[in-house]
Amino acid sequence: MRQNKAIVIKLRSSGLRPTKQRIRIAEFLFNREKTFHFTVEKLNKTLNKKEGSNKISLATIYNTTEAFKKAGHLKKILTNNNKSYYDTNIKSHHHFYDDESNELKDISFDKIKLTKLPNAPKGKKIKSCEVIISLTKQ
Amino acid sequence: MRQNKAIVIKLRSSGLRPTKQRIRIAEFLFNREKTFHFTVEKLNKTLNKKEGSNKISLATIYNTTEAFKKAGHLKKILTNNNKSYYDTNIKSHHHFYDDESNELKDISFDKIKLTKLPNAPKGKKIKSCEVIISLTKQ
DNA sequence: TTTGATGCAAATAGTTTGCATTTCT
DNA sequence: AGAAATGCAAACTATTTGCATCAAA
Repeated sequence: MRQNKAIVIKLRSSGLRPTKQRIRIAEFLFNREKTFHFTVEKLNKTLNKKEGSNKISLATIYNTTEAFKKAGHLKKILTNNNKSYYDTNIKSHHHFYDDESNELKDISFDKIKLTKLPNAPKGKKIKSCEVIISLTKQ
Repeated sequence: MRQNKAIVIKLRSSGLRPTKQRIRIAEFLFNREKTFHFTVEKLNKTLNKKEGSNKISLATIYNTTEAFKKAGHLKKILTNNNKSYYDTNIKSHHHFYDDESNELKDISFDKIKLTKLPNAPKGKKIKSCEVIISLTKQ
């Protein structure tokens, strides 16, 4: 098992045992230039399509993505179509959402300016603030 | 069958036949002071808990909420928990979202000010723009 | 050697579909 | 009568769970 040092450290430092499966998933998700969006279904297909490699069970993929989310390595994306979308971009940013194709596209933080925000309801505090711009065809 | 004139007109003018079921659902959703949020599950339970009244089938409730949404009488709410949330408030507005309890709360439009927006990708135009403020406990 | 993770299959939750029946116009 | 809506059950999709096995510490 080839081990990616940085990935192992990333896992370990967030309290996640660096198992074979987690390492493979983390390498796939995080060792790349650009961040991206995915569904669990899609991730499962992609990871398990190569015949040679040992399959990672779907349950493990679900568990792992949730674990990564809890550890702050992934963000869950808000949608209205009853699937779990995750984002490897954990920095605060915004989205275009195409209602027809269900496609999401990042909007970088500085492309939108919010100059007025409400106070959080009492007992609560603001964790994050996300803008979703829905699109239709012109 | 008692018929609410305004509801019948509302349905008819949006191309929806005012059937018994649609009228009952529409009365329940729209004849009230304040707008509110609901899931189809919840709506089904509420409408069908009274023993006396004839049950409306779950499929019809799904069909009807989707029809109302297409007609512009409901908005689908963005979440990350794989259920369909609808909002009877169709005016442009924003939400607090409590990740722990999955609760949504309206933020009126004027409580948030957006002073900079990106251009829509080409071929698309902006349909709506929604801010979601996620909350955690303090 | 103990604790936590994985894998599988079965279970569940939410939603959609097909089709016969009923209701509106 | 004709078109559209309803109801039911079965199908489907996404996700979760239980439990035996396995791997990491």
